[in-house]
Amino acid sequence: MTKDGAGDETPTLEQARRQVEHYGLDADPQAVLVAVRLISAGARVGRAAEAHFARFGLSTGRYRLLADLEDHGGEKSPSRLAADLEVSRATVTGLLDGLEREGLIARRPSAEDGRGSVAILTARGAQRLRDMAPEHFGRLESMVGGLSVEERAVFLDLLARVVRGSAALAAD
Amino acid sequence: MTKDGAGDETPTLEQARRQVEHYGLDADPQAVLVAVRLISAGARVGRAAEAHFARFGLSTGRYRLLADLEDHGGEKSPSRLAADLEVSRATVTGLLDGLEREGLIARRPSAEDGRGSVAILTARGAQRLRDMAPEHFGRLESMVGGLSVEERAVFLDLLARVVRGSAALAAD
DNA sequence: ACCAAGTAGTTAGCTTCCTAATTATCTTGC
DNA sequence: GCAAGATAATTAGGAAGCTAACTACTTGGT
Repeated sequence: MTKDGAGDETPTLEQARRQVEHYGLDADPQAVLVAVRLISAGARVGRAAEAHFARFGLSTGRYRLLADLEDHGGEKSPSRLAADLEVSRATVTGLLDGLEREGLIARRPSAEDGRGSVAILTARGAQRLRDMAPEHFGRLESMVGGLSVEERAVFLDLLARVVRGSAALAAD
Repeated sequence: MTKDGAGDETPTLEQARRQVEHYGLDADPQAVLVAVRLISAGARVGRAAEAHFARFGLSTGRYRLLADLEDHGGEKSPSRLAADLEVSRATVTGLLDGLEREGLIARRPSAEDGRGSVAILTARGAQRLRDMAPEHFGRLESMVGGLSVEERAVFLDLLARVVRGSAALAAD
């Protein structure tokens, strides 16, 4: 069951082995393969998500912002959004620009801080989330539908650990 | 051992549960969480990889192209590169432009096909790969170093199945 | 042999994200 | 109480990916 069987998986164990050998390194080809596949999978899933959100006139970033806003009561400062979504403040500015243009959020100056502002989910923004919910969650569910409940738990755990490890890629 | 313990995982099970409830849907919050975390993890890993390759003056796409070229004997047509790397031909044109500007690849018209051309790994390109190999593979290894050999095999299997499932996101 | 349709590569224009620099405001330390 | 430094948001500019449209060549049907 754990047999490979795929056939079209982009980087193969063979390629990984060949590369490691080629440079005379003692790295574990399996570990390298996992890392490379993960990077590749990240890009593919990201693109699939982008296409998914595009069906609703949103991007991954815009949807995440909208959903985060609603989950937080409909109001949040751009800085907090940036921190919570783990993107830069400049990116949040861009996402808000697009969402504001479509009337899904509104900006209001902050009452407490003269420098700051607050992003507010509009009725139209909330409606958009409501409209897409059934299909959105349905598709998300079918995305992982091939995994059993236990497998999902395992995957969640492994994924978290690998994401933590990915910090090592960029770190120093 | 499978305990959460993370604390900073971006979307939580609570959030997923709240959202599903909020819309009165019967989706499984755990499945939704897995999907959402995967999308989020994909973006994070992608950015980490981008930062990693930037240390060597490359991007993820450029590195993948260079590595694929070397693995294939140093010569390949842009179309095949696009197919093998799973990006569009236009993207390959852009990657080749950048790599050619830095002298890491060269372009030559195809002998067999008057429309086609061939990308060739230059000595300098091969050298670049050689220079970065020890650190590159070392970092890749440490990225998944938190996983045992068995866990890596499981992860590889689950990852492949979930990537296949991600097609369902965009499909239809 | 020739015209139609397909394919290779590029170009143009879009989006997302980034970093760095700018402007305005807040907060501290003296 | 005011100058110096931090912080909020924006702007400007860059890279990677996409699709669609264009050019040049090849191939296949009649």
